Amino acid sequence: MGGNSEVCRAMPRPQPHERPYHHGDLRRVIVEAALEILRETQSLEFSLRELARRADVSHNAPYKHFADKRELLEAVSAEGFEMLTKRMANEIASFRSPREQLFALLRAYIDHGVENPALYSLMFGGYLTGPNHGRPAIELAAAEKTKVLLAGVIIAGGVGRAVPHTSRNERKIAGAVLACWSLVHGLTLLLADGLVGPNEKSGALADSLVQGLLNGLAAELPVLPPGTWVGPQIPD
Amino acid sequence: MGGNSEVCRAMPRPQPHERPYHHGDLRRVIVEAALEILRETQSLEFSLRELARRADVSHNAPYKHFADKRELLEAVSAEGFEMLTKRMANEIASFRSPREQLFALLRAYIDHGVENPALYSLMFGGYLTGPNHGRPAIELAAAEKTKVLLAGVIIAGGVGRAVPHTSRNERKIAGAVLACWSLVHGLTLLLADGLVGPNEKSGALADSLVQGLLNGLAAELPVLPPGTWVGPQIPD
DNA sequence: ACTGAATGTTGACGCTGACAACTTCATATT
DNA sequence: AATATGAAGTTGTCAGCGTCAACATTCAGT
Repeated sequence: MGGNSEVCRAMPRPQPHERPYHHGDLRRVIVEAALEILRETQSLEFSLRELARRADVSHNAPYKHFADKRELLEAVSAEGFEMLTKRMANEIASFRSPREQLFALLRAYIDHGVENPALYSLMFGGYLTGPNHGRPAIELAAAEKTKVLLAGVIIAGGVGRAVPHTSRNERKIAGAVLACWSLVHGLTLLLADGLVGPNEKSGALADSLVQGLLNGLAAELPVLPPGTWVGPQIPD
Repeated sequence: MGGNSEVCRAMPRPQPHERPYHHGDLRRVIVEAALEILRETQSLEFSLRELARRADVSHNAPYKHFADKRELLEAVSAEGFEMLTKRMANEIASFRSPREQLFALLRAYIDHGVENPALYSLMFGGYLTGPNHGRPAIELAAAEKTKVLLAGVIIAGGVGRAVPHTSRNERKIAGAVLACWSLVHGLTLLLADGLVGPNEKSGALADSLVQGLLNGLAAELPVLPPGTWVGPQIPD
């Protein structure tokens, strides 16, 4: 499945028998090689040197573009967020009603995770959020775009009808968005991890789950507590 | 926080100045050392050799108990599931009403993840579920216990009232349990990953989210499709 | 034409996971 | 009691890894 050399196709490469000393676009080629390995092996345990080999470059060339391995992985993760955002944006473009858009978007989200479990692990598995380093800037920026798109469609497609988007309702809306996101995120990971299914069709599964959640949000919106309210004193 | 030697306390060790040639309980000591490192560094990138050093043992001793590093990590993950199950069981023992038990259990689940993000990553982050290996047996066994406990309490505490536990309702119930689990799982990961909060109190957050979900489940239960039904043909 | 910054290369270092061969010791059988 | 057996721990070794330092090549601006 897929040859292991000839990765360098970003540059026309005028003379095939001798690569020019400078690669031209090594950074991107390396990130793409990483994505390729992730896709092929579904494992995060590849080496920087292997990437260099795939790019037909010395083992130290990547260090001119990434300070260390973590920074490379951050770039790959960011690329994953870009792919996810693009995919969701594409999906929702095919539908007109906000409701349909919402479901299409959530399905795209889940599919992205199920089809690329290793990449999804990298994005959300907490490899990169060590104790010292919070989420790196490059990743945060990419993740933020994803989040904004997600929130917008959720509000338009499911929550907006029940709760108009006024500033008074901000907490409620934030809670609803968080609930949706958590649900889909958790389901994606359970599916990607093989803890659920894959006997069930994930798309339909997601739809019905989100449907249930939206019903709940409409019935009685969760109120994000200002800090005091704690759960189970609900009439039993 | 915590000395780095004197780990060996499982065996009485008659002469403190000279360890007996055979350690006595090395396997457990190594797993505990791994948990300790995870807690201290919140990173999965520790070495087998470091564990051996902590256990005051040669760098190859662990190989008498684990075939390779992966098998060691599997054992650690399994231990994580045991801890989680124990913690949840403890929590629910403090409450009588199924509803209270449900919320207590979910809070325990979330807290476990938020307090030990690296361990939670190991358990659910897909490190161990490569392409070749599905979830290892030891981990599956431990995870299954967790799942059973979770499902039982969810059914008793939230779903049982709306949907009696008959065989006809099996799909509905499974869907409701999956929805709950996904929601809490996703929320836990978002919190552990720092993508949400921690400005909000996670316990209260979870309660309100689950509350919303349960309302939804009660209002109109999601029907897990037999394979055909696909989402968004809901009246818009 | 020259200089400096990017970019790519070579060589080295310590650490790691893993394997093989050896040592110690507890136990089971004779 | 003597001894064979094998589990548990040790030492030695190996290739591969991430990273650093020093050097080579090319491009861009003067």
